[in-house]
Amino acid sequence: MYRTHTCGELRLEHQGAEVTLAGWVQRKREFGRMTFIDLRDRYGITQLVFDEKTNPEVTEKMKKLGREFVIQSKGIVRERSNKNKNIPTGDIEIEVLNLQILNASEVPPFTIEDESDGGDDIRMKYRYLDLRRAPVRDTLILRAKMAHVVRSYLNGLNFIETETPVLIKSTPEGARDFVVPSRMNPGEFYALPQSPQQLKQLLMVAGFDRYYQIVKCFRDEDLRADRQPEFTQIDCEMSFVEQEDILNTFEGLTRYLFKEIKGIEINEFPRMPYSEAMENYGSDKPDIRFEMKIKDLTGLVKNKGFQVFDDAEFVGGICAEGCSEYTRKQLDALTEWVKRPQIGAKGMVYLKYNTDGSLKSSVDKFYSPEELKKWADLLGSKPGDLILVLSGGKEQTQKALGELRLEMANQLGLRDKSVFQPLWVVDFPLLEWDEETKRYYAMHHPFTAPKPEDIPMLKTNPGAVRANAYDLVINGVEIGGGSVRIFDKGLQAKMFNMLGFTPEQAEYQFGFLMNAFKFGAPPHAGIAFGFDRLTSMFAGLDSIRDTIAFPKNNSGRDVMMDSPSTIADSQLEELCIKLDMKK
RNA sequence: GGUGCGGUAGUUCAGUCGGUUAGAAUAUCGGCCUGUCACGCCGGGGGUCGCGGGUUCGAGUCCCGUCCGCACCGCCA
Repeated sequence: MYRTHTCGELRLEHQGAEVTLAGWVQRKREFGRMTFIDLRDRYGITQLVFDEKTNPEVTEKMKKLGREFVIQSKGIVRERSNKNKNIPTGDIEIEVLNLQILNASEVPPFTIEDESDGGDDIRMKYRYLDLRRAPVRDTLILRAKMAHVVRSYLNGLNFIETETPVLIKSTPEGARDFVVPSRMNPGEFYALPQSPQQLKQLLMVAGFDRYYQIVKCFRDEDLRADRQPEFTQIDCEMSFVEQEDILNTFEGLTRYLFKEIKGIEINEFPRMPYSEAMENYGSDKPDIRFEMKIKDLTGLVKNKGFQVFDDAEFVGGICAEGCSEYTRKQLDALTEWVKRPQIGAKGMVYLKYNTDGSLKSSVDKFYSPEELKKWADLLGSKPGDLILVLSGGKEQTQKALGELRLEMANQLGLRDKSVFQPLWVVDFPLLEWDEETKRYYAMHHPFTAPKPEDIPMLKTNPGAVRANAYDLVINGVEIGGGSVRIFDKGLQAKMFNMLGFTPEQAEYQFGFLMNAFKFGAPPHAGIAFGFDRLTSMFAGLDSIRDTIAFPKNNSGRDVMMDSPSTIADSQLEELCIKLDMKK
């Protein structure tokens, strides 16, 4: 038997017991004839004590110990004379009788402490050491707990957890596919699923009625802090339901998660049409923990001789509460910030509503105090506030104001990570025009049902057709999204046509789905949650990397395994693949 | 594909205007220490300044190229 207890469970009540512990040497503190060792395992840390009463043989072995040695030690639990209030086992220590070195360790390349000295790069290279650290380990434990809660909730609602294949068919729509060559079918390729979308719809045709799966999905696109090439979705689909049923069911799941995991009761989620989100927040994933809504100033500012505003399609502003004392330097920095190519504003106009009630703006030449007061009133400003105004094309300016809004909220500390404000964004447009290819693309995916009342517009004004599609947004992060699906093969064919597929192309790519729809497809709808993002939000992390045991870096590499890597010529030959490396 | 920041000791970083033998903290090694828990004190070892080229009497520092990391834009149905 390697151990009788873990390193996290011994307390004063165990005093006098003879126990055996096993684990890693976290740290050694030597004091001449007395030595303390912190022994660590997954459950905690327990202090071992060696002194002059300890068997000399044991003392000899103890002297060899270094950080991260794996040891087993037998001893007596005793009360500490100096207690450590910072750890749960801090009242006791182990008076060591026996010591076995189970395995030595090289000196680790970074310190295995809660606050490690290691940077991201080296931590990823030695991820198995990084995972020994409590903060990373606890995030993965949180993840496991969340998956458990999700399963028990959905199982309780009669959902069937079903696995779908990972080797499927490539579709050109949407994200780039990861592709796998087939040895038995030379020249042909599988694709890894971007999501099990069509498969779960087929499960509905099969009459499964309620399906879910916590499932890996793959997208061969550039990475971000919150985007990995392989990631996990909580993927769900239901039959004989409408949008309302999906929203209620999964609002229930989300609130249950908050309650079970974080002990937080969340109120009913507001529902916000996409158009309203864009107008008020300049984003389809608004952070509603704070107001600072975008207001349209276009009507107020025209024809006063300020060329920039006169030429602009849209002029909008936000009001940053209590910021009228911003210095010239701070305002210049903000101007530079909005002019970065990522934001893309040409410039920024400010209006200070000073605490004495006076108004000072960067465009005083063109606007009288009375006119500026109208701006302030429209934005609901009061003395002490600062108004920031951007102008240009409507959509682009709204988005820029949306970014500026978040930046100001960051500066003002309005984005408290312990506050959670979920909402549903609904009524997304069905289609999106792409200038480059001069065609419409499905905003969500090609199986999304248009709102019945908007169907006539498919012919006259496709861009204005709204979809029965919805996103779950929490604190400005898109956590989930889904839609009511098309279940009529005629409408589905019309959709494919709209998206520029010939009947032959539609047949080649989605024939199996169209075919299935001939045999009695029930009305159905579904949703998928980004499980990594949800976990990182619950853990209070900005990146999803530490919610994943072995994540990839910015360029999609696993720096620990050093993958991807080249393969043997014989492997290529077997797959009938010739490399053509042009740089 | 693009923008920005970064790459100096095992690690995290500093390094001024281009000028002596490239520093700090931490880790590590040795010594001292019986109540530490970020132990303390004393001492030691440790550098291809990412790589290649250029400018210069002289380059960690300036210029060009390149590779790598991070954040973001594009992209992500």
